[in-house]
Amino acid sequence: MDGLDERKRKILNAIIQTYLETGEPVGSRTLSKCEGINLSSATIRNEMSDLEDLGYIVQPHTSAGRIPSDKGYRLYVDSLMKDKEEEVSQMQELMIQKQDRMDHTLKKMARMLAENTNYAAMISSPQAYHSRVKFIQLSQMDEFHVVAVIVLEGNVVRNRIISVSEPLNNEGLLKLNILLNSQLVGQSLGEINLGIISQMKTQAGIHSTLVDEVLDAVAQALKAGEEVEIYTSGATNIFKYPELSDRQRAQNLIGTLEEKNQLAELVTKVMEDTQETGMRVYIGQEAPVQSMKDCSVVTATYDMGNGMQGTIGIIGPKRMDYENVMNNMKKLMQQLDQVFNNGESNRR
Amino acid sequence: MDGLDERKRKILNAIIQTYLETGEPVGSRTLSKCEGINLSSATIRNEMSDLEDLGYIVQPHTSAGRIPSDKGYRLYVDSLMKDKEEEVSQMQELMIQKQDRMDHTLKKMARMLAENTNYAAMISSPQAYHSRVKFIQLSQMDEFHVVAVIVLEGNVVRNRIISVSEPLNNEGLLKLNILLNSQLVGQSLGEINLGIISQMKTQAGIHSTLVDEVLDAVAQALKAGEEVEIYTSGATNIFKYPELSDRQRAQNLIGTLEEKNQLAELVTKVMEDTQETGMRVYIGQEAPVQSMKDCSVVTATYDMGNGMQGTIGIIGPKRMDYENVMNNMKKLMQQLDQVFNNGESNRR
DNA sequence: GTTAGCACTCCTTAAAAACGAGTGCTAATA
DNA sequence: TATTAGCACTCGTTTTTAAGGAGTGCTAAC
Repeated sequence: MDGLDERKRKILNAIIQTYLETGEPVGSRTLSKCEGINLSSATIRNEMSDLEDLGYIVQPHTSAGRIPSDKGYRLYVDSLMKDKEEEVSQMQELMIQKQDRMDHTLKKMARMLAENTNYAAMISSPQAYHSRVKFIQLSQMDEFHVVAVIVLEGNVVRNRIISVSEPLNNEGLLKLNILLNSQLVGQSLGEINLGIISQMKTQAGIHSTLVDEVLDAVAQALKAGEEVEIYTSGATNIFKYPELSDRQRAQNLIGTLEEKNQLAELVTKVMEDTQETGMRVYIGQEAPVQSMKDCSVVTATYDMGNGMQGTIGIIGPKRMDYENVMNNMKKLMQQLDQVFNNGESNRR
Repeated sequence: MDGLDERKRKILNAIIQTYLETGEPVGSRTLSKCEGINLSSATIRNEMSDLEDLGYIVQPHTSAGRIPSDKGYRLYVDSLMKDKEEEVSQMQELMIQKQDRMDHTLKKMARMLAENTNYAAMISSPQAYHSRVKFIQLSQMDEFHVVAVIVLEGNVVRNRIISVSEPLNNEGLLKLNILLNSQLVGQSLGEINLGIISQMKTQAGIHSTLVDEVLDAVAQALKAGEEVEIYTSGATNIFKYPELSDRQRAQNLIGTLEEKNQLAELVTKVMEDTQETGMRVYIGQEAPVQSMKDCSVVTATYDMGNGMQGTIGIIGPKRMDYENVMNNMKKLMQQLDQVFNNGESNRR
């Protein structure tokens, strides 16, 4: 299947495992002392030489041990790694306290993930693009201001203050409310477009600038707030891995984690890459963001069941403890389901 | 006034200025070549020796030049520094685009500040504690959910979905709305307490659990959302200053900047320290946060004029370009005034 | 009071040496 | 034919040593 016999596999596996632990290039003698491998260092040297030719491992310099190449890690993640079912305790309890402010929950999740894994964690707020409108209400605040409140599936609330150029009477307000609700409730944000809006303008009858103002503002409120919000935690964990924490790299990485815009791109790409709810591992060059070329990124897409989905990511060294990370993620997604799929959740 | 004659002042000033630029301990010979100082290195050595005795400068080790002590910086900031009026361009333009989402504005401001100064910047969202209620509206969303919208001065909007155990009829809703508005409009958040709430419960007449539920939820919504939101930018700028960027220090500092909770403390302390709208400089040990003991922190409190105030901060090395920083801040505060004090601003 | 001169300290940098981990190859062995 | 022991060689890392230099404090002369 990939040109490797049983023994090569075993050795490659041992190399990667050892490297994950130590972060040092691993040599033949070390391997010969591994349990499960009863070969002399010389034999192993030969095999390693082969593995290097095949591109699974590389030598940082002559007379150093070998470290896994991106291709090596890839094989490891895809087939060598066996998924231990393990307890990811703790999370449960923390998540159980019903959070009614989503940003808190997300922030907390990121922190937990970072603490559990010792890598940097990020989590994006769910995008409401596919979410449907549940309820809309305009109310007169004072003579020249109307406040629009829009509730989406999942009890996400959007609001906007609309300045109007002339006072709106009670009747007009009522009419607009009815119109908005009858037309928009049940539609997903993605489906609401300028067409629908202008159609509504026509239906409103009296084609006044007033109505236009209000409808435009509502449309805008629906479209706005679509930016991803991203929470990160544990950025400083990367200092724990010497291969990432030289000045240059650390600066880049932490920079991307702090200024969230690149992460937003990452999220978008991941969403595209991931067919359904599932995990994905980007190793080294595969990473969709330049500054992570020396890292591995593990991502998962979560779905809140009401059309809102977001992304979780772990950023760490290539020699990341993939098993643990993926277990943590799996567990987290389960918790997420539980927390959000019952009880109110008020967006931020 | 502080035991320094004119010449000592001049020398101290020169030492600090030079050190700000170079980051290297400065020696007597270097100073003797400074313009404005026409003394031999030997004389200067004597003066420096005096300055060291007085505690304004210190020697990192024998046979190194001198660097300013915290006390030295303090004198510099308080009296030696003359404030050049300088153009802090660019900001203006960026700020002018009317932002209707405050978090964006704040984030952008932080970034601008970080870019302009080359230090780390933070900015806290305004606290509405002193802000008054302008308008409250409850609306029936569906049989078992009511949504409460509260507008505060400065057009900050809060909302909350309230689950009710039994349907609320139209009349009841109207009554509650009138009650809420008549009782709470004009009050500042700080003034609204349990007393007022229970008084309202009595006034509501029919003392039903339903009314209690709703009023409690409203009260909660008013109190909630009081947490500071803090935006940071340019954390990685600290890598530009060797004295801050050894592994240990960098990790600590960036950690505090990422996990915002310590910054929140900082903000609180600053608010207490600062009498009115103004700037404050914390040098080294003076800093209210442990991880900043090797830094200087310049803060300013801004006031949006409607009872909402927040804090801006710059975190950098002790040899920070105080003049530039303080100028930037001053300018920024002016911009802030302009942006927020006309035009709608919708909280996040 | 100011300055030149000199000895001394101690950090920094460079160069040299010692070290050691690991390889590749060869020849012996099962 | 596959495995292993042995050895020479490479190359990065660490340690040692030496050289260099910046800066001070002190003394004595101006």
